[in-house]
Amino acid sequence: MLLNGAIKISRVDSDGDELLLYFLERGDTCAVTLTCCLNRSKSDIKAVTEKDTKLIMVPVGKMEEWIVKYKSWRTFVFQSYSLRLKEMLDAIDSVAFFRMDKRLLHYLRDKAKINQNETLQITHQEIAYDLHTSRVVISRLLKTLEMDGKISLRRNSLVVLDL
Amino acid sequence: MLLNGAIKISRVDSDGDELLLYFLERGDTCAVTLTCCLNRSKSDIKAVTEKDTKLIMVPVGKMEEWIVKYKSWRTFVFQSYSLRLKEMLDAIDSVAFFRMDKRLLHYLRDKAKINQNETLQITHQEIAYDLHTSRVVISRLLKTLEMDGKISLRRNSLVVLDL
DNA sequence: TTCTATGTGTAACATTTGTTACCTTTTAAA
DNA sequence: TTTAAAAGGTAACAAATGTTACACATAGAA
Repeated sequence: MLLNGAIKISRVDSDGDELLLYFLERGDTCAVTLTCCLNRSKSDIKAVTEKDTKLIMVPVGKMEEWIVKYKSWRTFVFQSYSLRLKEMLDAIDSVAFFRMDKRLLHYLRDKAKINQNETLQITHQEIAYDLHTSRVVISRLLKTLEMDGKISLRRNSLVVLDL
Repeated sequence: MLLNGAIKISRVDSDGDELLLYFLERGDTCAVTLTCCLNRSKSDIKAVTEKDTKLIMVPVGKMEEWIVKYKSWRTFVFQSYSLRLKEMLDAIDSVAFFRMDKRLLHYLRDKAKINQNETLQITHQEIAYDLHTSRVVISRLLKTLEMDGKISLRRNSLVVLDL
C-alpha cells in the first residue's frame, strides 16, 4: 500500500518484451500483488519506482484475516481490485484502439501528472520500452509532437507543454 | 457463476469498437461483474453467450455477507479475481505482443476448445469484430492458414485442423 | 584535451495492417 | 423462379509501424 511516491507496473513476457500497464500512486495497491499473495503464486509483471516511494507491506496472513474482521479493509481491498481492473481495461483500450501517436501523448501527459512535473527526465529508448515499440518510432513521433507545439525536446528530457 | 455453457466477454469503447477479452466457462465468474456489484458501478463490457448457458445469479448483498461468513466462498471469489486478472493479462499480451496471424490462430483454437468442437459456426466478419480488425484482413489471413493446412474453410463455418 | 559511450535525427526501405472496390457464390425471401 | 441480402475472394492501394543504417551531438571518462 503506497503512502507516497509512484510505482510503474509493466507486463513482461518470456522474450523480455515490456508494456506499461499503469502507475500506482498514493493510496493505491497493486491488485496483481494481492491475488498473487492470496494464491501464493508468482506473477509476470515488473514494478519499478518512478520516484522515492514509501509503502506499507501487509503480511499475507493478516490480509485475509482483516477482510473478515474489518468492513473498512474489505471495502478498501475490493475498491483496489475495481480500480486496478479499470486501469487494466484502460491499458487494453490504449493498445487495441489507439495508434502510437495518441498513446505516446497520453503516456507523456500521464507521466507528467504522476511526477507532478511537466519536465520528464527520460530518453526516447525508455519511452519505447514502456510503449513496446522502437526508439526510431518514438523519436519520429516526438518530433511531430514538438512541431505541433505539444512538447519541447531536450537531451535526456522533454517538456510537456499543454497538459 | 456459470454452471455450464460459455460466455464471451468483450471490451466495448464509446465508438462501438470491440475486442474480445476472454471466455467464461463452467465454474467461472466474471470479475468485472464482481467489482461492479461491490461498487454498484456500470461497466463498459459486453457479455454474449457462446452456447446455451446455465448460471447462478447471486444477490449483491449476499456476495459481501458470504465473504465474511464462509472461507470457501472467500477463496472462490479471490481465485476468480486472480483467474480473471490473468486472462486480462493474456488479452493484453495478445494485442501488444502478437501479430494478427498469431492472434487469429490462437483465437480459433481457443474457440474450438471452448465449444468442444473443431468446426466453428462463424463468419469472417464476426471474427473481425472479436479481434478488432476488418473482414478483409481476416479473410486474407484465414486463406493463408488454410494454405498452411491449419484450417479448412467453408461458408459460414470453418474447421480447425491441428489443435 | 581526446576518446568513447550514449542519445538523437533522419533517410530509405520492409512489413503489417487498413481501406476501397468489385467480383462471385450461396442462401433465403418474395 | 427471380431477386436481394449475406458471405467470401482478391486486387490495388494507403497508412502505420518496424528495421537498418549512418550521421552528428553531448557528456563524461581517461
